[in-house]
This record gives sequence, C-alpha cells and structure tokens, in this order.
Amino acid sequence: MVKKRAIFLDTDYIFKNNKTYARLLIKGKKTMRLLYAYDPYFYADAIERKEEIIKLAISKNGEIIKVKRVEEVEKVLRGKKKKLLKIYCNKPSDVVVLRSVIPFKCYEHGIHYAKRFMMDLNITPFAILEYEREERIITKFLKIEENENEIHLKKMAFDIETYNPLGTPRAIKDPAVMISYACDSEKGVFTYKTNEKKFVHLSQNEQKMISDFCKKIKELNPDLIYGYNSSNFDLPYLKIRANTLKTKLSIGRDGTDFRPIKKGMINGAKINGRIHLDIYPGIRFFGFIGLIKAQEFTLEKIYEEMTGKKKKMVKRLNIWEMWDKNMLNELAEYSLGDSEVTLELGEIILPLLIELSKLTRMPLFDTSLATSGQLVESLLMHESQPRNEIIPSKPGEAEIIERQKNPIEGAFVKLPEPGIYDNVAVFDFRGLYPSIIISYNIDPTCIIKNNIANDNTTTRDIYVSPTGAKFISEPKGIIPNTLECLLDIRTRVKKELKMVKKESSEYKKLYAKSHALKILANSFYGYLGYARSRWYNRQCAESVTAWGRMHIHNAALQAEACGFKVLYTDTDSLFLLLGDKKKEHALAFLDEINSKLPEKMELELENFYLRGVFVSKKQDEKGAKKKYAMLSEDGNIKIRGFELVRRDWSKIARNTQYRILEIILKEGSKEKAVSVVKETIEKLKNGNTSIDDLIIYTQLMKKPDDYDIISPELAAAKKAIARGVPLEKGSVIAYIITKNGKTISEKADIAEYAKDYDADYYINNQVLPAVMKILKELGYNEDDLKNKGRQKNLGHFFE
DNA sequence: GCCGTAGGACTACCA
DNA sequence: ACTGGTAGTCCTACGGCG
Repeated sequence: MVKKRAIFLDTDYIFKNNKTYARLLIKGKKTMRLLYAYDPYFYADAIERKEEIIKLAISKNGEIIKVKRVEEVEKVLRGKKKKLLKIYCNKPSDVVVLRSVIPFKCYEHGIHYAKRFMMDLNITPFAILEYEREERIITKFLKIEENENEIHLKKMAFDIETYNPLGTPRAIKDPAVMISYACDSEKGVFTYKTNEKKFVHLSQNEQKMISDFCKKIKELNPDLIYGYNSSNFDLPYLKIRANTLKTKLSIGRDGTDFRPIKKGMINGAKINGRIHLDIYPGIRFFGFIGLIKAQEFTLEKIYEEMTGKKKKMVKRLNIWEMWDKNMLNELAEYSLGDSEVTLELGEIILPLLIELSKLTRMPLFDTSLATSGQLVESLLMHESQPRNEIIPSKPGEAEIIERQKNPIEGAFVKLPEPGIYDNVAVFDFRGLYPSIIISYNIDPTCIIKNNIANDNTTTRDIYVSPTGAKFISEPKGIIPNTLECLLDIRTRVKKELKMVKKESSEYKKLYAKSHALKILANSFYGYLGYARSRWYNRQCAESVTAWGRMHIHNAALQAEACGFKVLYTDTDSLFLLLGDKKKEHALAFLDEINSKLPEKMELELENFYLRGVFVSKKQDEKGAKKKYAMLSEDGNIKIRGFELVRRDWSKIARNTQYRILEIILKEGSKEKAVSVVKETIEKLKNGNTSIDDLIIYTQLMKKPDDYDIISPELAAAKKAIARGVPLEKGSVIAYIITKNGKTISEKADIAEYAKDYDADYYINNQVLPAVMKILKELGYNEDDLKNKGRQKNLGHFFE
C-alpha cells in the first residue's frame, strides 16, 4: 500500500463484480484510470416504510433489481428540515427503475452518477488527490484539495483532409487523403502520395495512414486532443474509413476509438483516457454569449477574428483537385496549417474552459460542451451539498411547455427622440441583475407565502418586490449566496490581476478566471427564468426584472430632478444630455444616486460622449430603440444596433452607413454624406463593386427542410446543397443577390458561385435603406423623403 | 391572373 | 436548449380588380 498523489481530470463509472466503481482519469507520473467503489443512491420521503423498501426487489428483463441498503438522513427540502430515506442501489441504472416503483415522493434520482460522486467527495476538476491504492483500485482518499497551480497537460491538435469531388465527402466512398497533427514538440502530416515536404510521413495507403496516425498518438500520448468540429466530422469520418478499410481507429489510451455523446443539441465525442476538446462548440458558445463576433464560424474566419492573423486559404471545394493534380506540397502545407491553427485557438480558449470547469465543478470535457444553463446548474448542484439541501428535480415536458407559454416580463426600454445630440453622459448599473438578486435575497426558498417564511420565523426583515412578492432577508438562499461568492472572488481576482505582469502565465490564468466568473454571474438570472431549470421560479424571475425596471426608472427620475434631460434608457443604462451642465454635475448626480442604493448595487459612469445619433424607425416617425451611434472624447465611435453591426447586411451597405455616421458625428457635413452615397451608388451601377462587399451572411437556425417559407438564404443554401456543399442547421450561408431570377430568393446564390450581382437590389434594398434614416437627421426634411412613394424613387434623389 | 398589402416567419441584434 | 425587447427584411396569403 503506497500513498500517491495525482491530478483529477475526469470520471465515469463501470459496474463489475457486482459493484459500481467510479472510474477516475488522473494524471500523476503517468496518466491512468483508477477505480473507487461508490454506491449510487437517491432519496425517498418514506421514512415510515423503511422495512418494506429495504426488501424491495423487482424483476426487469429477467434480472432481479434490489435495494442494496437504506439509511435515514435529515436533509433540507425547500428550506425546511426533513427526514428522508437514502436508498442505495447496486448500479446507476437501478436508481431509475427502483424510483419508478416506489409510490412516494423521490428526490435526486435524476443525477448522473459521475456528478453524484464528484459532489459527494467534493472533487473539483484538476483537484490534487492523495490516495492509497491496491492494484487499480483506490482504497482510501487521504486528501482532496483544489489545485491553484498551473496545470501541465500534453496537448495535440489534429485535422483531416478528404477527397470530395462532389462537394460533401461521402465517408463510405471518399478516402481521407491527409491527416495532420501539431503539438508543441513536433508536427506533421500523414499521407500516401509522394511529397517533398520534410514534415510529411509517407504511408503506403489510406489504411496505413490511419494506423500510422494512431501509432503517432500512442507515441505522443497526449492528455488532451484538440479538433475543430472533430466530434461531427473528423472523428466519425475516420471511424467509417477505418471500418471500410478493415483497420481500427485506435486513439484512446485503452486502444478504443471514441463514443459519441449527445448533450442536448450539442454533439461530443469522448475518447477513453484522454480529453477530446472539440473547440467548435466552445466557439459557438462564445459567439452565442457575445464574447466573440464572427461573420462565419469556419476555422479560418474564427482564427482571423481571435488572433488578428490571416490563415493560408485553400477553397474547401478544391482539395480533391489538388490531390488529383498532385499539388501535394501545397495541400500538405494547408493541412498542417489547420492543425497548427487549431492548436493555437485551443490554447487561447483553454484557460477560460479550465476556469469554468473548476468553478462549475464540471469536468473539462463536459464543460467544453456545456450551455450556460448547464454551467449554472452544475455549480448550484455542487453548492447544495454543504448546505445539505435537496437538489430540485428537472421539470417534466408538460411543465416545461407550461413555463414557456408564460413568459416573464423583461426590461424597460425608453423610446428615444430621433436626433443628433451633443454632450451625452452614459451611466450603467454594474451587474444589475446579479446585484438585485443578492440585495433582495431572491431565491425560491426565500419567498414568504401568507406572511410566513419557510422556516416559520415571523416576518421581520422582508423585501417586497414591485410585483408584490416578498423575500425574507435571512437566511441567504443558495442562489444569492452563490452569486455573492462569485462576485467576491471576482473582486479579489481583479485585485490580484493588478499585481502581476501582463505577459505572465499567472495573468492569463487570472484574466480567464475573472472572465469565467463574469460569464457565470451573468447567467444566473437567465437560469432562474429558464423553462428547463431545476431552480426555475416565476416569482423570483419576475421580481428581478421588476426591481430592474424600478431602479432604472428611479435613476431617470432623479436625473431629471437634477436638471438633466434623459435621452434614452435600456435595461440598466442611462443616457443623459448634459445641456448647460458640466461633467462634475453628472459625477455629483452619480454620487448622490449611489448613496441611496443598496450596498451591492452601483451605478457607474460608462463614458462621456461629444455627440450621439438616434434615428427614427423605418415604418413611422418614432425613435428606433436599441440603435445609436456615439462619439467619445478620444475619437472612438460606439455603434449599437445599426445595420452596420449586423452580418445579414452586405459590407457595401455597412461600410457606407459607417462613413455617413462618421461624417455626422465628426463633421456634420450634409454635402459630404450625400456625395459618399452617390459615389457608392455609381460604383454599384458600373459593376465596380467587389463581390466580397456584396456578401450577405445569414445563419440557418433550422434544418433546411423544416422551414415554412423560402427565404433568400434558404434558397441559396438549397442551390448549394444540390451542388453537394454540406450545409445544414447552424451553417452560416454567405450569399449574393444575382441578376438571375424574378424574386429575391430566386436571385440569391451562395457567394462562391455568384457570377454577377443585381445592382438595383444593392442600391435600393441595401445601401439606401441603411443611409436614408440617418440622412434625415442631417436636415433632409420630411417632404424630401415622404410622398415620393416607394424607395425606388428615392434613388433619383442621388442622381 | 395580376397587383398591392397585412401579417407572420425569420434573423440578428441590445441589454 | 439562459431571459425578454426590438427593428427590419422578405415571403405568402388574401382581397380587389377586371
């Protein structure tokens, strides 16, 4: 028996010798998998029926399923203490079966075994474990502690190229032609046609290429394998090729291939004994929460967006041609580039994923596939343990539908008056919803019903929300409490961040941690109102937004009382016209308002702006909400909502709109603005506009066949699909409106195939709509623009 | 059958 | 598959007209 130390990476379970074992992936001197015997269990409100339940045995598919043992325990159920029966089972799948035959209220039956194990032993991803073991079995944990040190993992990225004469490669017929890999110590490409590049390993044939690649993985023995959409493409493709060629895709530490994992809508692939990190779902997640903004989610575009560097491009459709025409050196270089870029991107997002993983207590592999709802849920489930609270169950489908039918009233947006304004001060509430949740102890267990709190204390300190819901101030609920912890840690991390050098790895880690904390904190409100949430609560979610509306409203009233004109407000931000007042007055107003706010809430100065533009809506004269452009004192322009920030508008329209806004904000010259528009229209008419400037990007949010109506992007996508391009749900369609066809949809075709463009469309439906409303604010009066009928006529205005 | 329009399907944005 | 609030485009069904 020896005492050992190792870093915990991941866990699943196996059932053998009639026992359930947690199977831990750990990294000590070597990376390996060890077992630890741990019984699955659930709770039932059946303390009086203990004797019956202990004898429970049912037959399923010829197998007798029994209760292993029971225990009486005291837990906290919805804020109240409660005695429950803890029912241990032989294997995880027994939990579901036994629970379904017990005619009493059951709890915590829908929790994955691995999660259960990690929660109960308080094991955090990357924790340092100290244990004793016999053979492969851990007999005792001596110490489990969180790991604040840097984590050293052996990493590798890979990518494959396939032969695709028809566009979409068909795994059964079309061979893989190259497999590239990159790690910090070496990189290379496997292929089977003569190649002069030094980094190329020449295999005899495709089958050998696959097995040579597997050998390389075994030799490098990485802990972590990066891919880009590898769960959906590279790995399944290689597996089919391997099957077809009668070889094995042996990439796991145990020589197996991978297991497809479905986590909600997201697909993953689990490789035994390693962490397979497909960075594509992570990139989509960051796109979704607004962390990165990209026109398309291709490896090339994302690389450019995230590093500012260009990647060497080869058109996907030409790979087979390069192979046939023996342009093999170029192809190998391109292939290697993909792996190198994947490695680089992986290294950029890994620190954030690691911090999210440590905070939410979810293994890295799961974290890479998680939605924000799952992140918050994992954290709250873990936090339930030290509080001894029963974890609420997930809602059933009927309940989910009921919740979705009944949306919660959200934030308030003030109608702005269109115009051009000078000297604007913008304020916003720092973390409005999190600070409200903490300040008013908003939590399902803290609601007071009929003036009686959950723990039967009389109601002394209570917070009454604008909806009428009441919350007791003490004790703190799990949601406000956890949130407060996150924000406190973030404050500390931000302090530490100032003490370390910007280039250091410590800085990178702290920065990622602060970022992870922010992402998590901002997801709590959404989780409260999320229909599939375990902690969903209508009253809580409604109260958060109601208090939000109240606070922004009060701030606006106070600003007016101080003599400012309120230009605009949206959710948590406040735009004030300084008028004849000075900056100091605005700052004095800020101090005054903050002195009256609850401790955790704070209004902050976002910035002072020299000038701002608000425009009217297209359909009527009212101001457009969520659409403005502001010029700050340092010359930066902040733009929200305008077509120019939307990828579903062409670059020509977006650039023209930007130039007009810039002219208004910086110079105010009406003539110059008009000349810019004229120039653009002229160029379009003469056919001098580059095709790149005409691309419109739109994502398909549904499967191509699931649509009710045919939109331009769908029409373009269908044309491309017919040509064999693999476009599906989630694909971003890059299309152009050509001259070919009657309706706009008929004219739409994906950019790569478009031979010409419809100048009229780009003038009348892109450039003019984008600039007209702004020009109106530059002094073109209503009559110039009105009564001229359809937009077609507006074009003449510029002739 | 053609034309014009209201309503709705749809996406991407803001916070 | 975290929330709601919002603008805007384009499609489609529908009604009027002849």
